[in-house]
Amino acid sequence: MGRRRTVSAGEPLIWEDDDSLLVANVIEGVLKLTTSTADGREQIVGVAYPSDFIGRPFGQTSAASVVALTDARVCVFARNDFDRFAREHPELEHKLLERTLAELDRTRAWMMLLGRKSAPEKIATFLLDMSERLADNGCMAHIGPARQFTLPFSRQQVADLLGLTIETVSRQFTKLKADGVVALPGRRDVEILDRGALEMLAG
Amino acid sequence: MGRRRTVSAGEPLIWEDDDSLLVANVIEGVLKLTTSTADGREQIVGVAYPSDFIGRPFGQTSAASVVALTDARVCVFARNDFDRFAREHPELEHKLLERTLAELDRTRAWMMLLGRKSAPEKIATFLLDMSERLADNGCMAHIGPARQFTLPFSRQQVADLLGLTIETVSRQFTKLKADGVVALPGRRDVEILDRGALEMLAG
DNA sequence: CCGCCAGTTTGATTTCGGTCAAGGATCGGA
DNA sequence: TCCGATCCTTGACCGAAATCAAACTGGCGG
Repeated sequence: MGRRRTVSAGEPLIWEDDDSLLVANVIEGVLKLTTSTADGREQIVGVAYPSDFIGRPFGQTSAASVVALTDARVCVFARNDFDRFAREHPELEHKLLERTLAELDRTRAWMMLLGRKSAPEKIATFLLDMSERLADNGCMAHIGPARQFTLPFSRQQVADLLGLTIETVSRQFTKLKADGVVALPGRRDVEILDRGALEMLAG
Repeated sequence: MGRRRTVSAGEPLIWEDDDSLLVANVIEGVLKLTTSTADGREQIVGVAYPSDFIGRPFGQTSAASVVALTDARVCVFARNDFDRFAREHPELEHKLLERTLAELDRTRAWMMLLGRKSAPEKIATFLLDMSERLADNGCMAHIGPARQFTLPFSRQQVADLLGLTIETVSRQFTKLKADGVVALPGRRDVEILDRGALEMLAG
């Protein structure tokens, strides 16, 4: 029923305010959900990782664009078919409800960050969040947060996620490196040297 | 199965990080959902109006506190009972799913406001949002957004909703009044004089 | 290997909104 | 009606982050 599809980095899958024609499951890769103002400001309102659900069932339009951050593989369904199928399969709807409730919790925690945290707090919170989300929970029981990882975001995208400018993000990264809290071996690589300090900073 | 209960203005119904022991439906009144930092900063992450659902089914803890903004009547259920009942009634779960998806959409739109909008844009967006939410959709087919209404929020609460300080909120209100965009007949009363101007300002 | 180009860093300056500090209005209760 | 408490407004000033601008870095194609 679902069709597999690859989306390469930077390629859109769903457009904001479009008719919601499809929903999908992420198999591999990372995608961003964004909303934009008329004058081009962008805010990332969600990030979808493998096993995450994307799209807007039971609604006419999708409130956010979905764009791949890395090359990704997804399993796509026509929304109509999915809606019908879901209504006939309470177990599926239950799973979807649980996921949606969890996503709402995460989104609300992010609102706190956007509305009330300072730039250093935002960056620290972001790095700790990434360290957990990108933990290699592959085969075995997961081993806790990752000490080093590769961000699926450019500096501009980090800015769009945190409600900052790219310059402020860059400066905060530089500061953390100078203070020995993190090492930055590559543009997108992060190694956490002092998790305690990060947790302090995150507030 | 559910027990009716009244909550007076300012009284809490659910505490952040508490075990999620109950869920509820709002019958009358308005309540706020908030998260706070250790050092006391507060962000309102949601507002519940009559017919809205509150609480966190299928989860161990609730991510937000719930406090009544006005005197309110709610219908309360023990979370355990509700969870069990819901799983046996797919129609209920479906309704809940639709509501949760809609709430997630609204929350994401608010993230855009928190992360990317200026103080004047935030205030204008807020007033337009209130004008729609508080529209007297009583008996007849609803007549569109309200031209005048009474806010269920104090100035501090507006600040907590928009990620601003009370002083900034006050100054923006004063400016809108001075520019003839709104009239402010009472502390919490708003009359929209120039909706077009507000829509411009909202961006 | 070189040069180009997008992405990033760094610096100088500005500005918006926060902070601190008084006043003023409004409401409820005696 | 007067008092007091709470909420709100206003003003002066400050500072964090935005803006503007310029250099730097590192991949990639030629």
